[in-house]
Amino acid sequence: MQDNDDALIDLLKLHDISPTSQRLEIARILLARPQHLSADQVLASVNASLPVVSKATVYNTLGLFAKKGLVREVIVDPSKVFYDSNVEPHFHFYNSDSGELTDIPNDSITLSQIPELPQGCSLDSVDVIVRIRED
Amino acid sequence: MQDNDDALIDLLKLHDISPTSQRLEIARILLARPQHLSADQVLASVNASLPVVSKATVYNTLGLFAKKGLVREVIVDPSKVFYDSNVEPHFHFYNSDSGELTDIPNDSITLSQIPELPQGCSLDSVDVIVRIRED
DNA sequence: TTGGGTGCAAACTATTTGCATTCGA
DNA sequence: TCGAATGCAAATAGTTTGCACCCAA
Repeated sequence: MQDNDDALIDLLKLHDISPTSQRLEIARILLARPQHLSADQVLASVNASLPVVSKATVYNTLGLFAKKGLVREVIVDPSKVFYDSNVEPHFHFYNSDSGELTDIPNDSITLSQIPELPQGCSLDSVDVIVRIRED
Repeated sequence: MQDNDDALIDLLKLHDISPTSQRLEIARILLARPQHLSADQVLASVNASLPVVSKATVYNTLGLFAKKGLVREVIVDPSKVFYDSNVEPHFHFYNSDSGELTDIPNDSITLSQIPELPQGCSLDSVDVIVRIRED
């Protein structure tokens, strides 16, 4: 576990984030594996056994992680933001019935010909969301 | 103007929406031309000269229009939903600095190879959002 | 008349913010 | 010690909801 924490601490530092214990807790949950969690879910997971991080800190920390490029915000539902621990370029399925967000295999979709951007603008990111629903 | 109203009324009926005066007002604003408006903006436009539609009715009506396929919801910003009067398939630029949502010319971007959907699911829509920011 | 549509205000919920306290280098 | 980080609660804002009223078929 200590090894894992050391790796996480290095990762945070690498992203210019000072590794406090709350941030480590959140990173431990969210970065454990590729996944999509809402702030609510992170809050619940982190405090599952005993309360260690407040709601405000979860929101602030997730916002910080996103700004620093450690995670990626995925906006598919007006009612909540998802945080994706996979920052590699990839696209998503969103099942609006179940609220489930899943990755689209990278080789099964292709976006070609990124269009010319409007004057005075630079590219931030390209989001592709394939919305699906239960039959 | 009457001609235009008649056309709008027919359009509403065609979408299985009973054409009340408030719905007509909202349709007149939103469907005037291809555009992207938030509920707030619609509310402000509709009541620009004198108050004719309540906030709740604007939200309910936009939701109804979207459900009936008369307009399309565009979810790009966690803080508000945009309603697009153009329901033809097309993609968007979103300038997160200015909050401006614009169309991507249809011929300047290509999405190929729609991926296989998960079991028991059907396609709803494909959203492509190219996020940009001011230099 | 009668049920859908509307208006109003209150409720709701995700998120943000102000500020006092606490922690760690 | 001293500034950064945190916690708490209140504030915010978009959206939804409950309910009484009203209108058109």
